[in-house]
Amino acid sequence: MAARSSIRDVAERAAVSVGTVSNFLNDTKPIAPATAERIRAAIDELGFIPNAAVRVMQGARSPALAFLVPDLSNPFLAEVSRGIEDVALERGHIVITCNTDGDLDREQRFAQVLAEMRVAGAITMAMTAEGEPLQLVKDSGARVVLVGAHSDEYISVNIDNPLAGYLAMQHLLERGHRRCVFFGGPGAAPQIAERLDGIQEAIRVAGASVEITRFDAAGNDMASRLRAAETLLDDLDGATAAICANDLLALALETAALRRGLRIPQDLAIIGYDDIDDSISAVVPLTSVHHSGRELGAHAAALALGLDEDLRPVSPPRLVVREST
Amino acid sequence: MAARSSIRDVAERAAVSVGTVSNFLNDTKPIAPATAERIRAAIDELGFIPNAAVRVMQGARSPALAFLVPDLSNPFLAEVSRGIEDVALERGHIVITCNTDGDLDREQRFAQVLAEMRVAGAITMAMTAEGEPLQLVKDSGARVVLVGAHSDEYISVNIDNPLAGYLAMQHLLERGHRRCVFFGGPGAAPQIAERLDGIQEAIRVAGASVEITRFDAAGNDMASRLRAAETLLDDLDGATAAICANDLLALALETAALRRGLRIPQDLAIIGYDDIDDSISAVVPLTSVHHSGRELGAHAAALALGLDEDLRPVSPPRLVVREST
DNA sequence: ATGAAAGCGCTAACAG
DNA sequence: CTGTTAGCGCTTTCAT
Repeated sequence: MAARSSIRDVAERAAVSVGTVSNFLNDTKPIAPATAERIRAAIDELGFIPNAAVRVMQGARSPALAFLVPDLSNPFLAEVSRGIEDVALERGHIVITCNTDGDLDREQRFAQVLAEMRVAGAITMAMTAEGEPLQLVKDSGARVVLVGAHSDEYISVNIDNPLAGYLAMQHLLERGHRRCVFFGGPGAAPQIAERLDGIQEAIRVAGASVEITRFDAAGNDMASRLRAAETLLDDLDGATAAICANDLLALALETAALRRGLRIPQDLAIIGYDDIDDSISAVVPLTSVHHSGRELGAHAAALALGLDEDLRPVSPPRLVVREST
Repeated sequence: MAARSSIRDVAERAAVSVGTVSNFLNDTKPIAPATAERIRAAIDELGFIPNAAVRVMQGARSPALAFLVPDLSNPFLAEVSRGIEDVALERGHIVITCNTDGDLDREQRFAQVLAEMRVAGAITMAMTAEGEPLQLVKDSGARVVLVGAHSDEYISVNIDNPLAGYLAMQHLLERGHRRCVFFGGPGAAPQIAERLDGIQEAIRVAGASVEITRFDAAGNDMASRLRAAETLLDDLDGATAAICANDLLALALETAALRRGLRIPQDLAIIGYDDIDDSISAVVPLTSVHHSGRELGAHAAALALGLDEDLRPVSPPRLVVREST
């Protein structure tokens, strides 16, 4: 089993030259039916599996796409990853997922391996995007795509964050809320800033006067989110609505509120972001700003594979109103 | 950028032979400090990045480990994947995640690419494990590891499923439950069967007489789970406790129950399986049978990388009692 | 339609 | 300690 057979073995067994086998394998030149049949048989009998590394060695890119994320345990990112995988597999590529944990050193080590592997492309949501690690991968010849961040150096796909913020705030305004909290988490600072802009814009347009206080969870785990939610609830200070940076935070907040006996949305309205699958399973189904992670991922993958053409823009975020507002 | 430089360019620029550069790169033979310095400089100036594909072509395995899962959006599987990644990265390997969706054809296509890439190993939870696709990867020379399934043909890591079932049932028995439902989902049939055995065993040992009815969700998404939970609740037929095949199902059931105004655990006790992070954020925190996905993954990865030695058994499942029972 | 042969970038065995 | 060189498995001209 360990002793793999090579194209030469196949050639011998089929009594043809290696060149012919190669042409058969890659469908590069027409092959006489009889010859093809013999080759096919030889491959079969030998259990021959072509070695993709050779092509890569000769200058081609590896059939791999890298996805660098802070943490795939975020369901939204998992969705993005599925989107990437969908178009990758379609083109015979596979996806290498790298959880950086936001750790520069970890990212560096990943980058090194990816560069040496000559991955075809790298997609990242890492906020350290501008740093050295990615540059290494790019220097290796990979197409680097940034998701959710702008950059002059790299291709990028973006969500309309200001619009997302705008939609959320507009909705809250319509419901009469005038004192809100923004519940954030670690990371994603640029995106959050953009959304905050959209929120302010909505307030301006409505000619309203709204106060937004901000709370942040410290960690990327449920315990941290729950803890932060408790503090938020303790210091509510008259706020009647909460805009959350993602559904995970919103879910934590809802749970904390429900446990205290608050009624949602009467006592506190909650609006999330991402519209992950879980948001419908909250006891009070979550209102959320939807945007398709799958689509975003697919788009990024297309870019990373150089399929720039016929690429329609990612659909804009939209509000999904459920019962938490 | 696209014109990568080769080891020969480095050798020339450093005025040494390629062999010496190779020895420097791989630390295979001692190099004079002065020479090393020149090589280092040359590499730097040229932006040389070694091509890992060459090693693979020469018979070595690719620095990649494949993880084939039905669907990584399951948080527990995401954890397993993190465990795999932890030990992989430590050894300079990266992880290729393949969401099979339980689709044989998809799995086949993944397998083909993985085999041609000569991945070092493949870890799978796919239930189609015994089928052709995996065999292909194995034939390519990869070490194949099965997680959560027994097999003569492949190495495997297992959770003590009977014990897990036993623990859950024993706990319910102590709480006085005599009529229970088992809430399952698609896939994982063998594991569920084993747990059912453990459940029966607990009943036998306690000398009790318990009736277990079974319900299954149809899909792997929250909507399906919720729908199944509703049916389950409609046909409760006197059952006072539910054992769920995983926490996602348990969470869905809890939500459905809470929405109907049922009290948990007074009206219905719920016990989950996996102890995912979300289980603490349920309105009524979930009692669950805990087992570390991360540890399981790490174990599997060690096996897949041939680090068989010093491998202690995976820690047994344990009951984490919270408020849902 | 098929064959022969020159590499691709690098490692490893051998010489010096 | 350093240089030379023969491949590794395959693609790709260039012939035939």
